[in-house]
Amino acid sequence: MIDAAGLRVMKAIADEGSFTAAASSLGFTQPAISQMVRRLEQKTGTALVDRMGRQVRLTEAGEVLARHAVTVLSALDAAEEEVAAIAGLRSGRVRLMAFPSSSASLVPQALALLKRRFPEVTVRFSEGEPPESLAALRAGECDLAVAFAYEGTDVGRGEDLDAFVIRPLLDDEVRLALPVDHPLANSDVVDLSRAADEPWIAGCPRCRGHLVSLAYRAGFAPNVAFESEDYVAVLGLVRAGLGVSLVPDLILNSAPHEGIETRSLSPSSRRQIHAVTTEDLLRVPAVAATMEALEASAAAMRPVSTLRTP
Amino acid sequence: MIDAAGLRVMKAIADEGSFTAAASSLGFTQPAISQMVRRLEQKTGTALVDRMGRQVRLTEAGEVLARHAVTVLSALDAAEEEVAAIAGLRSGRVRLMAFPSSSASLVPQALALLKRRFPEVTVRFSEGEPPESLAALRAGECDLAVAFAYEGTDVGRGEDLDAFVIRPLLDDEVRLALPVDHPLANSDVVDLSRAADEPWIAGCPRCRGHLVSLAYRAGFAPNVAFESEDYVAVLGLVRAGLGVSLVPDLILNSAPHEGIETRSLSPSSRRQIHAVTTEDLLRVPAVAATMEALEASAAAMRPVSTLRTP
DNA sequence: GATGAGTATAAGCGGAAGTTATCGATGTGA
DNA sequence: TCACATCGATAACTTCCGCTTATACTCATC
Repeated sequence: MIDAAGLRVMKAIADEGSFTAAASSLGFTQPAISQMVRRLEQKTGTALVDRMGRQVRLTEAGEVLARHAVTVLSALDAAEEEVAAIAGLRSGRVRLMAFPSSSASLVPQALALLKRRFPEVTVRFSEGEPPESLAALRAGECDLAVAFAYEGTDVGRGEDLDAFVIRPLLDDEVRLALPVDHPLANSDVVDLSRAADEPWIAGCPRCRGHLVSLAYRAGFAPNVAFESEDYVAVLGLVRAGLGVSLVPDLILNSAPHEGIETRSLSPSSRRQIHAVTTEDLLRVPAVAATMEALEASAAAMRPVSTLRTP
Repeated sequence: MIDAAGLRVMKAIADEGSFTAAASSLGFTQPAISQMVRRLEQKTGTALVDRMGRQVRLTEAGEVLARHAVTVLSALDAAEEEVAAIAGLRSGRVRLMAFPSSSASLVPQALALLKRRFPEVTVRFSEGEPPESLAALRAGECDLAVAFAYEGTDVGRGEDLDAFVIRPLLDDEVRLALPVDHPLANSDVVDLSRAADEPWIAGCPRCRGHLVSLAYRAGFAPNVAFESEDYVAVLGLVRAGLGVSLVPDLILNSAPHEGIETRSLSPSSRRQIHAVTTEDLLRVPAVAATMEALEASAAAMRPVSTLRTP
């Protein structure tokens, strides 16, 4: 019923002492104030000002409104300022979810960049493989997901990707990891079928699926001797000579890999790393800034013009 | 910039979980909410809701607004309720100023009546002779004045009475007060000139002025032996035989006057008692109620059809 | 009594904000 | 799997609130 504008007017009258002064202090004309007060008076059902000749004075009810005006207006200001801080990147929180093997290099770099640019933006980071992270995004539990998709597949299987904004970040080569002394290590590019009889070490479920699919196309079914979600463990197993593995190049930039050789595959295989969010969330400045930081970090990491836009 | 309506909408969305539900809870249609949110978003410069498919969720900035909405809206409600209490006579304060000789009878009765009708209305009462009370009214220091004017004069001399609302309350006969054994006490009506040689006891300055003026018209200049603003003292002096006095009838209803006789004057003299306020203040319910209580008490006090409307 | 300062009122206008109608997208249930 | 129900977005229209301009009126002051 009664609104902030009315309170603002009453307060201006109380402060300035006349309708005319109140009007100019609010950037209105005098009749506007006159009408506003009249409207307020008939809404509240009592006189708010006492017009004694040419000087106006607030009545008790008028004083009440002027007094409450301070509370209401300052609460409004506080709300406005808080939102303005979020809009102006002087505040804000981003919930980021990334798959584990990105946490070591791409994400830390991006977050460092973001922190440098917008120190006040806080990021809550959690790890999650693409299916989980997209589900979290859909459920409103995170704002931005870093996910990957093997060449020829989609980021999320069975998800409607139309609802998401998907930005390519990196094009990550999948390489064959071998112990240093492995016989296959003597050629630069290894045909996958030559490793048909090797024991295999698989990564995460999707990575295992990718291996199986590649092997199928190369004409064999891989003998998966071990599997681990942790690429450090995978590389350890390879180093120990317990098998070979398919490892994204990005891993090798961050995990220690002495005692391990990697070779390009033929046919080559790649995975695309994407940042995923929604159209609305991209309009949240902190989310957009994080997205940009991810894109900038990715651009700095990859060799020039390696990225294939899907 | 941002107003209470916007906050109310954000809060409704937060509470109801959808635009449609928020709309019906606020009594609007769904497009109204849709547009409202869009306006808010372009005013604040950030996304406030995340439209994931057909479910909407608030963003951080949206949550901020919904959170502040509680503060702002409850402050607005508080203001409204406080004013409504004043308008509904469940609260309110009246500053009443009355001349001393009315304080004993008319005013107490009126205030008792007011208290009976509206127990929550508080009255701050102070005494003041007409010139002061009108000045206080003009200065905004009181809301309602009980003043008197001797027949043929105005309530305030030199004041512009147009600014005031003046309501007649009582028509008070001015009587001659004598010691019981005074020779003039043997006739019902006393011609003022017969008291020309008496020593006089005068009341307040205006009353003394009235005495002088009446005496002048009766052909003598009164010998004022004593004067006192306190009518109890005046009556005491009369009782002690130190002189005679002109005393309004109203006084005799409230002050003890054993040992004193009063007689009507010829030519008769009266004073009018009025309640004075401003047009605006009369629209303040508590002031109007006090005014009515005064009028009701006055009506109860006077003999039927004694009041002369000026 | 003229002037200046202040408020009230009338008339008019613009735009803000609501409504209806409709579309597109998204789950849901037969 | 297709139809249906639900929800949000959009467009077009309309209404009416609230501001401005213009003017009258009141009241102090010189």
